[in-house]
Amino acid sequence: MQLYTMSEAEKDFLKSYDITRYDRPSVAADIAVFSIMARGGLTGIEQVQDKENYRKAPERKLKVLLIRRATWPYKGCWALPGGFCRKNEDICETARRELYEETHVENAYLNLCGIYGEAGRDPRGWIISHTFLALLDGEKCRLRAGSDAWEARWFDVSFSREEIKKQVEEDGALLENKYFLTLESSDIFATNLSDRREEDTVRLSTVVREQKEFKGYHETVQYEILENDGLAFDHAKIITCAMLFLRRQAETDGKVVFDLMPPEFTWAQLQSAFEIILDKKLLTPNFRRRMADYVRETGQMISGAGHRPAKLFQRNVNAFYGA
Amino acid sequence: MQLYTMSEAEKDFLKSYDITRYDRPSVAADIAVFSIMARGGLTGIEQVQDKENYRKAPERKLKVLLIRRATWPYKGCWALPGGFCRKNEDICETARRELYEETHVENAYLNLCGIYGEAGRDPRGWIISHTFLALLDGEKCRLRAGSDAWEARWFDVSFSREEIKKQVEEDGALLENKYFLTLESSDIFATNLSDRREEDTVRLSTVVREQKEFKGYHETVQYEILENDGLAFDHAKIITCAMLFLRRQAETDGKVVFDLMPPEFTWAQLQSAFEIILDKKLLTPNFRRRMADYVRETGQMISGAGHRPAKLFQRNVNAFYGA
DNA sequence: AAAATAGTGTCTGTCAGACAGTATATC
DNA sequence: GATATACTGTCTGACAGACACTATTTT
Repeated sequence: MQLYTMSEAEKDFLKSYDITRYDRPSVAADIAVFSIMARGGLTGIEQVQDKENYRKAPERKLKVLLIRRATWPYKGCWALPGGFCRKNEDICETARRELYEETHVENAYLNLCGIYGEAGRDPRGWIISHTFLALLDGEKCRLRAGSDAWEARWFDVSFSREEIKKQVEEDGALLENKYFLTLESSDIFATNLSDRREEDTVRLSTVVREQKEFKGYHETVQYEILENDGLAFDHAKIITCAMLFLRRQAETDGKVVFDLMPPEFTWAQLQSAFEIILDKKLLTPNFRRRMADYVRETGQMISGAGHRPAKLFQRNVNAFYGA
Repeated sequence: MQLYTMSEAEKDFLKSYDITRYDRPSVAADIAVFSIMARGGLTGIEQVQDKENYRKAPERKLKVLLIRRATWPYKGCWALPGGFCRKNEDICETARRELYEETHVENAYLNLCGIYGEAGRDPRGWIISHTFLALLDGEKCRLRAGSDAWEARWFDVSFSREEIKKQVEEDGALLENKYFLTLESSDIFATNLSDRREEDTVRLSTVVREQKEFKGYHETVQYEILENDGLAFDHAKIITCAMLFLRRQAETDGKVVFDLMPPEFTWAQLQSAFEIILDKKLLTPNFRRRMADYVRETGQMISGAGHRPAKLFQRNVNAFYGA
């Protein structure tokens, strides 16, 4: 290896180099933490013993974690957990640190899924946000509101799309979609507030427009917030994009979905996780065939439900390599 | 739409908020610009009239654009083109601006492919680099060495992998690879130097180790430079990762490869572009079947080669939508 | 037995891999 | 005709989509 050695001239240059002369942004990491939970935070293994409907499996929902900001700007608004990158810290470490502070989860799936640096996105000044997608087993997680938050809560995610333009020409095309994102708080939360409000249902809804332009044979995509009710900064856009990122990941490389599962799970739970993310029904035999290599029988079974008991599976680690 | 309105207290807070109290990094964009060209910068349509080998198609190679740094640090070393993000500029705009300055190309494929913010990666201080992958038709491009560079050149890319560890256990695995990257300058370049050297062949070679760890059912990947001869900063790592990113893109979504092609091309040229990137031979009938929808006949043909003439195709824009 | 979910078998069409074969330009 | 590349047809096996079917628990 040829080492790079500094000349005296270079050392002098560096000594007089003043990085603070230049405009610099603040750099932050925001995290879209998703999990799948049944009402009440159950993952679905424990059946809800509802007399009226003892046979029905509990409904499992996709959740995203939001905190209620205790400081300006957007004090009192809901936002993604996140924080500033510290010196000598990699931006991924920032994300991992913030994730731990908020959830006490150490080894979750965590992946960069976007960068937002538009001028004016934060009233405090020039702040570039690196957005991470985190996936975790909701059961493993103990929520904690950070020092800059009043509370932290899981929100049920409803997500839908509406095509509003499809203009195809000889040499290009323009596609426009509207994404409707509705977040509704459940009763699971951690709070720093002593004066808990009576009404504990929070409902946030946003509309984000996607403009895909095909020109010169590659696409450019832009997102713009059309409506936003209660979400801080440009987080409506960030959550929408994270949701699209998650969906694309689940379509192409189903492996990520396992990060939302508990260590042991049934086929039905795994399939429902896919169905929730992709927002469509899958055919059971085909789904099991496709995923067969990724799971391994544990020998254990579920019991207590009003029907044939299901086998419990775990991940087959060996199948997760090779890509 | 519920607009967010600022209270007086919030306005006061923002007035007294001093962003400069906090540690902030400089933010830069570096661009790995790839193209495919035949020796001498031909794209392959014009046949090299070599008497000895008049029938042979000219060899087409994958190239990456490097500049020779005219300023410290790493003065005289080769580096990716790039520059600092300016205030009120999105990081993507930075990349596009730098790409234009260096190549005069305006509408190229440009996509974020990595972030490097490790402490100590730049002797000037805390500098976070956002790396972009750019793909362009080498013919369209007029190289220009920027103000901070002595020259800009295309380098032939040789890239190979060696597996050095594969340790698979019940609950996880550790995979290690070595990537050998060799860059060799061709004679195409733009220079700001008056004293051109006699010897104009430059050869840079680097070795980067990849450590993939599978634990808790998701992978973490780390890259480390083992050997580096002549490349500035951590650009050996960045180019290696960009190369892997390009390869993965070409495997999954072959569309990106079209960005390396001229407006009109033959099947053979398109196939060779894939083969160069993936570093493996493809079977012609299968390849054409898979790509059939993406191309459209122009009615024109190549002539002058010592064999049956090939049809010229262009992109079928309509096939590039829907994903 | 009824309800509800668990789990399996199989037909079909599509598509990728492999290979054999035909076509047409220049020298 | 030799050479080199262009282009096409078809067999095969893998696999995804669709659907019909059997199995087993609790009340």
